[in-house]
Amino acid sequence: MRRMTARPANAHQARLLKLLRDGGPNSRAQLGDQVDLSRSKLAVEVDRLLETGLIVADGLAASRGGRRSHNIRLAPNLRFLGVDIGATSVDVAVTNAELEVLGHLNQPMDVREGPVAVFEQVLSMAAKLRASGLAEGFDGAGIGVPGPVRFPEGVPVAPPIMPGWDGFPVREALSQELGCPVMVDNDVNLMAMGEQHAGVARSVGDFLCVKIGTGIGCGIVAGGEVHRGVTGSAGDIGHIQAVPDGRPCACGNRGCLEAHFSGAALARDALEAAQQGRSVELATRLEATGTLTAVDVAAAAAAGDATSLDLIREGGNRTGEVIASLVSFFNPGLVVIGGGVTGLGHTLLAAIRTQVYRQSLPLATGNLPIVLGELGPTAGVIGAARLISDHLFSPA
Amino acid sequence: MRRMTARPANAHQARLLKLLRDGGPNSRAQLGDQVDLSRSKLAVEVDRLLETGLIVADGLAASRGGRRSHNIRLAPNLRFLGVDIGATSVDVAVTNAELEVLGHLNQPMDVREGPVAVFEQVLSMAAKLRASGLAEGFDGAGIGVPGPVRFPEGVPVAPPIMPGWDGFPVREALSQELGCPVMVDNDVNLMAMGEQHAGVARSVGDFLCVKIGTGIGCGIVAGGEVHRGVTGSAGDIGHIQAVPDGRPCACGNRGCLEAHFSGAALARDALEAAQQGRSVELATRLEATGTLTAVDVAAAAAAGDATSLDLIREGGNRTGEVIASLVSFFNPGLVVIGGGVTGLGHTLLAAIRTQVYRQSLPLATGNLPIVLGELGPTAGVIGAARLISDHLFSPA
DNA sequence: TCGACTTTCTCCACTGAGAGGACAAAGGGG
DNA sequence: CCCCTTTGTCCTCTCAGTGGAGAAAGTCGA
Repeated sequence: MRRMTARPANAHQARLLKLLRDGGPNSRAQLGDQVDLSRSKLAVEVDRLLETGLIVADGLAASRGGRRSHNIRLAPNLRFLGVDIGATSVDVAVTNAELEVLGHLNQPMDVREGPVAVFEQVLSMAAKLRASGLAEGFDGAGIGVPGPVRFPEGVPVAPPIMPGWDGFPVREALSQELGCPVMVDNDVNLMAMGEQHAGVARSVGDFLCVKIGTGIGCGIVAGGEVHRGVTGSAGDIGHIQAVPDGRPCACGNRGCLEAHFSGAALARDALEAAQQGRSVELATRLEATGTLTAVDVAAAAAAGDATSLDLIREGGNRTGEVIASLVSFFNPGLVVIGGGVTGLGHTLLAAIRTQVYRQSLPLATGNLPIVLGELGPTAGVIGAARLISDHLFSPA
Repeated sequence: MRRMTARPANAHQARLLKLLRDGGPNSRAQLGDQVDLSRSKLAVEVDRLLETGLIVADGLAASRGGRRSHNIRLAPNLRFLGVDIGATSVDVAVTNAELEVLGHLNQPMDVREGPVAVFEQVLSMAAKLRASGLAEGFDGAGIGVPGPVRFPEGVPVAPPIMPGWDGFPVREALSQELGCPVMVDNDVNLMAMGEQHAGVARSVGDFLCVKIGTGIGCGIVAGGEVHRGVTGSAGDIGHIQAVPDGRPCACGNRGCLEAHFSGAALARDALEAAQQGRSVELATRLEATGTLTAVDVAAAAAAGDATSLDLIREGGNRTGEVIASLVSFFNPGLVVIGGGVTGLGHTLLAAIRTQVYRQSLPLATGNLPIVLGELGPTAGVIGAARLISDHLFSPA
């Protein structure tokens, strides 16, 4: 079937669409309160949007003591696809135009298998969501990949953990396959946009969003806009030196943050501790499953295992030191911690907070909340949907 | 006398004023090529600006084979005052509307004497410039101070090296004294704006400007705009930890970058080296003047003194390590090194470059120039003039 | 020296965005 | 049942902005 073909014709219409997306259904009068347009002009633009089918009028709103108002909302059949490709798993979700998640699938996956295999999987997951009746088709899709992206073209560049993706025309290829507009961005940026749209960072203009998963990265939002840097690698903090002459890192240097703390590093350290007999708890888990992951460390820590707690605290300290530098440099209004390791919870958060509050200047930390992300695994897919909706809800 | 009372009435006029500021005199036709307005509309706006006196038509331009064009330029009697307050000296300059420096004074000063004493000196310097016939009055002034500023109000906040300035209403007070609009910002931000306007950073949208003087700070330009952070302390990198458990710093922590490299730290280390007999060159200079500064170290290094060269290299390495982190994080298109220690020249630059190119990811450094500022001590005052002109050349 | 051509600038009529007021529609409350 | 409030519609007026015609002022070649 044919999907959303229209785009807002001007900035007013774009503004109205975004208000309806972020604020839900509204009457004309309520919209008028927010846009600083005369009622007549507003009526004209709303009528035009109604003609395009991007919005619909459905029923009367409750009266507040006067003429009853007609409710205006975004077309209820609009559907966005949000895809969050991680290193070891992929999230695919369908949202409506208000970016509410209607259906969400998660599957294990190995990003190193390359774009063709991964997108085959993504497309089959999208088909499954469609088959379940959640969507007749998609009006747009946002894709997050775990590496730098040349944003305007939607192409990954020199991604360290995903060889084979370098230069692959993700945007073009998926747009073809899905038959709808596609935007591509770094997964960390999408997480930041997700938390900004529907999570802890609502109404914060300058914040950092640190995602600790298999690797470690940082979404940067300045003045409400994502900062991507000149080559799309901004926020790539995994290879900042955290420990002088520290552990060797895959990048060739020593002491990189990622080599000392990340999902992968934590698993490696846990394995070492188990094999050296420093933790009965971890050794038991290793025997049971044959392998250890960050989840095992989290569980062991929750069970009171001192070695696991030490590992988390140690990693949190290293991460906190780096974040302290970034806080001094960037002076954000909020720091969000997210990603797979948020399961490590408050032990991790406490260690990070300690370092930041100790090392950064009081002026920068005085009013600085450091919190866990609110959306968990949906942050990425909501951010992806937000990315494409921002694009589609802008004048063509 | 009455000065510039008019402001542009709309965005078109603001655009035209900035074009004339940055591109110099232009004919109507040349302006038309740059603004995407119809000739008629352009003529209307130019006429209105002529009426306000903000621009003047002076004479005919050289013919290019057709009707001769009238040259349009910003009013030649417009004058901006640029003030750059450092820790130990102050720069005051007069510029015309094109931000060309017409006169420039530099005097030693101690910022710790407090705002009242400092501004007395600044005002007398401004009066001297006026008396020399360079200006009949000032249409606006930009002020740079060596510490964080609450930008909208133009008030320093919690400045570590300038007690007594905290909360002093710089903008309001100076506006009163000078009788013209005033804008206040951190000195490092102004240096960045200066290099952006007339120096190495022309036409670069995302760059960092590291100023190493008595202290050390970093101007951040993202998307062409200065990023100041939520409390105005963005770029305050002097207290990022450069050396774990390193030298004690005035801020209470250990190992801060500023404690290991800055004008003050360099002077301290040089004194130590001289007293311990590690450098004959420095000891001689110490005896001659009774004190050592960064300038002495620069001179000794230029004369081949190994100890001085080591000090510079060591400091450059520490600074480079920190900058490497910031480059990974921010992914700028250019890094500018400026401030008092640029006299240390290529020894310093080489050390910084080595660290950055070694530690940051190839994608971030691949096309990254790291250069010395081009404007030296005028960067700050040009940036200050640019700050106020940006303000005055915007719709009221 | 005289057209032919180019460039720059001005004038004028036309379009469309947007504001603001009058008014109609639809409710609540005394 | 009348008066007030709220919401939505309609109509007119203003002004920003476009585009074309043409005047003004030059260059260049014959």
